Amino acid sequence: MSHSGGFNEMAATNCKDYEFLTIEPHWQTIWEKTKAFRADNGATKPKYYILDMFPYPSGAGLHIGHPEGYTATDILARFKRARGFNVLHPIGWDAFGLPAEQHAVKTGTHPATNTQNNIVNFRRQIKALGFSYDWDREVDTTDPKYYRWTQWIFLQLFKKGLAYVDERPVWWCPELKTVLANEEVVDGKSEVGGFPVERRNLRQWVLRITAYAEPLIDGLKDVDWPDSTKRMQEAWIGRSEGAEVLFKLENAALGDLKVFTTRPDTLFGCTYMVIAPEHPLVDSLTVPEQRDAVKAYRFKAASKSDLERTDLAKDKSGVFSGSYAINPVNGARVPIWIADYVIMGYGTGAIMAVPAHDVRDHEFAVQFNLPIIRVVAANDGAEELPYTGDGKVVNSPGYDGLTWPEAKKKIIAELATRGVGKGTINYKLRDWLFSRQRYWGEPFPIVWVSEADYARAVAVRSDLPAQPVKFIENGVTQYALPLPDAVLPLILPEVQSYLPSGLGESPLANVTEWLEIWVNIQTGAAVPASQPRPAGDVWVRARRETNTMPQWAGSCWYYLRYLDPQNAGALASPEALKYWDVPDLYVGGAEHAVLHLLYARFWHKVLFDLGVVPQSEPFKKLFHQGIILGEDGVKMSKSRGNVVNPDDIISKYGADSLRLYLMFLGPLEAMKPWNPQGIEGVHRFLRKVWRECLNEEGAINPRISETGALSADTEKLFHETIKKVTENTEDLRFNTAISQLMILLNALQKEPVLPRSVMLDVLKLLAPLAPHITEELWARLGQSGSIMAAGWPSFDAAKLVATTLTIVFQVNGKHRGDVQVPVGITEEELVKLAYENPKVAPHLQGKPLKRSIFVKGKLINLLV
RNA sequence: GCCCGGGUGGCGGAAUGGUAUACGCAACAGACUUAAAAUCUGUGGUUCGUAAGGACGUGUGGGUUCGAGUCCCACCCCGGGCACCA
Repeated sequence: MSHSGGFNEMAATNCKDYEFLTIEPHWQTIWEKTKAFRADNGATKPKYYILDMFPYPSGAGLHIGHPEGYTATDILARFKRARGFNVLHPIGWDAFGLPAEQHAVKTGTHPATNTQNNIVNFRRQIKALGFSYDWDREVDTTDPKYYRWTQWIFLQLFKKGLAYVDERPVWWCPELKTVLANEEVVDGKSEVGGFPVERRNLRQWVLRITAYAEPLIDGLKDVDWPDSTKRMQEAWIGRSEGAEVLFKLENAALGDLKVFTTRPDTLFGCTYMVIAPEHPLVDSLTVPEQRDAVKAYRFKAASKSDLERTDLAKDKSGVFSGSYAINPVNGARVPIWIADYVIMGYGTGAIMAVPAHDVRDHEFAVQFNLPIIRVVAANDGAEELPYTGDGKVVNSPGYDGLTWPEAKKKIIAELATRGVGKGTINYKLRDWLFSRQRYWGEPFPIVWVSEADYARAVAVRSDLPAQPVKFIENGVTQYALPLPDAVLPLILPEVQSYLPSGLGESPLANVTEWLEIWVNIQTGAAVPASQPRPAGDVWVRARRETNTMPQWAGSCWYYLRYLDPQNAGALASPEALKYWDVPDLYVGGAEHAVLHLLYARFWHKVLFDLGVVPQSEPFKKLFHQGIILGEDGVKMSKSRGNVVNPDDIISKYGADSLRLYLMFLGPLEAMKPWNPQGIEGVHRFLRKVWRECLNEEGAINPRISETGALSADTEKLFHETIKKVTENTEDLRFNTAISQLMILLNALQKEPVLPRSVMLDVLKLLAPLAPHITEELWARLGQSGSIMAAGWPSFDAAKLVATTLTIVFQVNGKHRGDVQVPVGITEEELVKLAYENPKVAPHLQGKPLKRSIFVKGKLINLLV
């Protein structure tokens, strides 16, 4: 039995009216039964892969923002299918994460239970919208069959030396009893819950994303993304070119002070230096008489939270160390200050200050009365300082007269020759803090062993990193031993309590039987340490890693799993990776412009370098849908009570109306308010479509004819509509596609006879936007099979050419009238017509015609 | 402060440098109806004028152009991102 044969047996409903509550579930069931949206990995048709950002299945259910983006991609998926593509359009669940864990803490039920309930609800809501997902490819990041490969990718990063542990100050939230990433801290408070946070040192897993800073910038050149998003990623990576310069310290025993500067050309203007309060040389550079002042300043700086530090950003503070350094270009004696406007985490934690040409240095110099020397002259001779614009170098013997970029190049070369400096590139990008002290995340497939046991593992394992990852705890060095790929997935164990240990470790630290083990260093097999040690040298004592991975981990590679979701031997087969390639279009919110999209690109590039994936960038083309605001023009939120629930809209107007309205609201990328009355308009439009096809009894509209023809004007409009809807759909400009269809319907309504073929084409044009009603009407007009299999209408270019057109008369650029003329009319004839036109002629009376401008097919402008 | 995006009727918005306000909502008037709903028809920037018609109109002020919502310059306002990164 053929695929479409099965479909033919499926009948339409027998509704007399547009009863969407009957029609929509009816067709959804048929689609589901026939697996109408299955993507075929073996197809010979051209492929099209269209990807949504998969949702976090929250307890609140689908937010109206989800169906906005999802409707857009669904329309495109259906459009591409109609145009003959093998379309991959999948969905899944980004289901690990903090809210489920907090719910578990509150209720004591397993986060998996709550998560599964939420998924059931999300799935129901998404199906009610008629989205054409291939449900055989659904993924769930919390499924061990899925996170097995998340863990596997982590192991590849680990083996490549891209994962390490480090004790570092991290945000600690006493309320949540957990560590938060920088991006989860907003204005000194936790993003979730809004609780205060503080700094604390903890052992953390960190991914070396900085090793990929350069490729992550370079790759942006090759992708079709919104410019603003590219710029945001560039700014986040923050590449800056400059030089490291060594300043000899006056106290030669202390050696050199290394600074990073982007403007080595201004070295002659350096009048003081600044080191960060955390700089290792602070103590040795502080002279005895300054000791108390420096100590006090350091204490103050350390106790400031980042919030205070940025709040006080306007006021510069600092203290003199009492020591001096020697400027390598002119031997000048330069005082060294300590100030918190220099941060330890960037560059070398020390700067040369050039107050004449740096705004912050200038502010500081004015405040502390330090000298200011101009070394770049403004092109326009302006005297004002600080000056950061272009110009020629002055007061710099050997470089005067050069533009500053020239001087920069020359001075870097000179410093390098003398061995006191070199060109360098710095990035703002920090390594990625990759661990959380939480339960509801992927466990790390890592155990900690002693130095001696690790040495034994080195002898029998070939998959260990070149440099061991180790960590000193209570004076003992622990070594991170990866579990072999073969024992994955490492299943998240059951716990008694979902509360964090409260000491910075996750609830996993309380599961002793799981935590403390004998491990086989060769196979990764484990038995609880409470049991006797199995026989053989390969069994060693180990403690499991208790951190779990952040929510980003699962979302970093899900678009690859869709290609081959059941594969038990690889994250996806090489054939699937090659056939589907990367998504042709990725649609999601701009709030992921930096983090998710940067992290996923990083993993993809690592997988590319490992030969796992065949291309170096994961997302060729990216589009951000805008935010839908509440009726009141403010962002929707529960507390404001302006949230729109898709379920309510569907039960009142139907999914087709909701889809159409979401797309008709305005440009997809725009932020726009919800208008409850606006949906009436598109709903009326759908009812009008229904009435043009079927009469009140539900039988075919008697005006529909096999042989009749449209009037010439409507015929032309019909072909224009095909053209416009096709182009607009391709460009994701659905609002104008819909208005064009409305214009066509208004015209068809006035036609005495409706050719059947025209009505069928209209349904085809509308089908991606409103799939249920068009399936129903397609069947009711006597067509067999799904409208989705019926192809896409094409327009007749000859029909677009009018025989007469309207030419506008302008006199001196002002609109004065218009005239219907045949297509081939000449300029002379039009000028003549203008003088005869009762509306135009008065404006031409008594004034000689100086010139006329004729825009073919549009207008003629007469200058008098 | 820096980097983006945007300001068009009562509202959402449309407009390859060429008739500004398409399409939809809301409003008003009319038709159908015992009535209502539904549906259909029509009106609709401001201002002067009985009208025909004129003047002015896309945040503000300049400019380029035969012609500017659209291009250029300056400014104002709104939204987003970054924020002592040397």
